[in-house]
Amino acid sequence: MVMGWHNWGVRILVVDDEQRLARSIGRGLEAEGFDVDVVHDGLDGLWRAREGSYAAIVLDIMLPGMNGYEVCRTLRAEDNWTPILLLTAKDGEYDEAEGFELGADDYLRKPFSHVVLTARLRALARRSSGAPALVLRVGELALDPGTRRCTRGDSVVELTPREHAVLESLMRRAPDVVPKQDLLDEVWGIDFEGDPNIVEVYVGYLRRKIDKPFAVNAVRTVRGVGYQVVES
Amino acid sequence: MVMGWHNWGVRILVVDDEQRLARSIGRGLEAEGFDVDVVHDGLDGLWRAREGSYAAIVLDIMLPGMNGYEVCRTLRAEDNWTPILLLTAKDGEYDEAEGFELGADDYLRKPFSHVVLTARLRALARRSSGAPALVLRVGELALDPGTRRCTRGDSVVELTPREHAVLESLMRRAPDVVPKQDLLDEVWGIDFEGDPNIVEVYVGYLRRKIDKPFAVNAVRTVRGVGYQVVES
DNA sequence: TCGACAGCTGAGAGAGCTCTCAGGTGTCCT
DNA sequence: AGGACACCTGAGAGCTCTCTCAGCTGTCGA
Repeated sequence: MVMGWHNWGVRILVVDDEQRLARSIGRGLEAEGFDVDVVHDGLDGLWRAREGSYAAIVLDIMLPGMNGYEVCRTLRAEDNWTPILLLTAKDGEYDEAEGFELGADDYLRKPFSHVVLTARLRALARRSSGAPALVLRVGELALDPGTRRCTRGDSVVELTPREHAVLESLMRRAPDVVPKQDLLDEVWGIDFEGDPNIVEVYVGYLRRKIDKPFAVNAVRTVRGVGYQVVES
Repeated sequence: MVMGWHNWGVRILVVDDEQRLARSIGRGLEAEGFDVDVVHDGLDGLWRAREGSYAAIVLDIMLPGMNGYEVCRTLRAEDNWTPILLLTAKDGEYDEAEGFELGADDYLRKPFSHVVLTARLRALARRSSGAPALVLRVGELALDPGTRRCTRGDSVVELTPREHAVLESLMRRAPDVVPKQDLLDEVWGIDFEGDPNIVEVYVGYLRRKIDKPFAVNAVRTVRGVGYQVVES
């Protein structure tokens, strides 16, 4: 499925005091093969970061103890250049521009999709570790999350960003069945409030593009659970 | 203007037999600070590539001598993993999916915008050299081509992809004046056939976002020539 | 001062993407 | 067999982005 790639031994620090979100991020990154440490307090985060062996840090702005800006500024002042991905609230209570000046490498506005977070984080972690890009493969299906390119056999399949995110979620876990709720969480974010039917709609779009033109179906429905991508 | 960044000594090989296009690519990459070698024949390209000191290779599919696929496949078979960016014609005479399987790291469909090419190429070259990402700065304006984020002073400015490309072209050459035709070539591609007035339209959009809300203008018109970004 | 031309901008068409909704289809259990 | 429920899908609304066009404004030179 995943070729020439491993994240084992790559450590990520997550600093976020929203328990549910932090757990969700942690679980997702562990599923990616990262070693994840989660702390809920700014000062804890700073101490951990100083230990120094993280490939990247996911840092919320709003934190008890010491806020994300200060953690970021302090680390940079100490000449610690571990890549930092800042999480900012959309209400703009804190100033997004500031993070830019403080030495954050990337930032993400809440609420964000899990797929986007891991994509950005992989890019950051790769930058510091120099590991090669990866291509997801399941049978004759191939998906390159970096260049956002998808092929089935000899055909190139054009995907919209949403379609790509859904397929990526499915392929990362193949051949496992991915529950519908997980897709919703990972692609639309844990606080999506629309019609969950959107998952079915997007699976439908995907099938039109990667199944309809071919003899064998790659996307299977597992009734009452979710979907899976199978070898074809 | 550009901080903590240099591409000097980073060599790029361009293999393309369309003279005009190859020259345009070469000029653009040299303006970026890359050392560029251009050859127009597949076999030449292969020999050059074997010399081995390139950070990345831009490789057209359609070539006299030996086509791009074969060059790519041969290099990989020889265990040469220099990052390759394939250029494919949009008419699909050659199969895009094939490049994927042959070990190309990225590919771009013609006609492409110069800004997109250099962005992808920088990503590839950085991957192999491990250099840090860069942020363009002119006065209080900052633009991160990697994360596509723009700020002026303390404000975050949301840009569409086209707007970003225009601003990036301007900022990369700041404080020089960028001729209107250069913007057209770099952002819309050398074979854009629409109304050149599009440049004025997009500069207008940019000004609405990065000048109107502020006291001092960052984008200046140089009548009869083009535009420039100045310190503000 | 006035004409010519460069540049500016508002209006709007067209395309693509996302999401909602409602009605249809299929499956499973009793 | 029939009902309940999961899933599928076509239609279409709303939005953003891109680009065209036409008319306006400002500038420069004669």
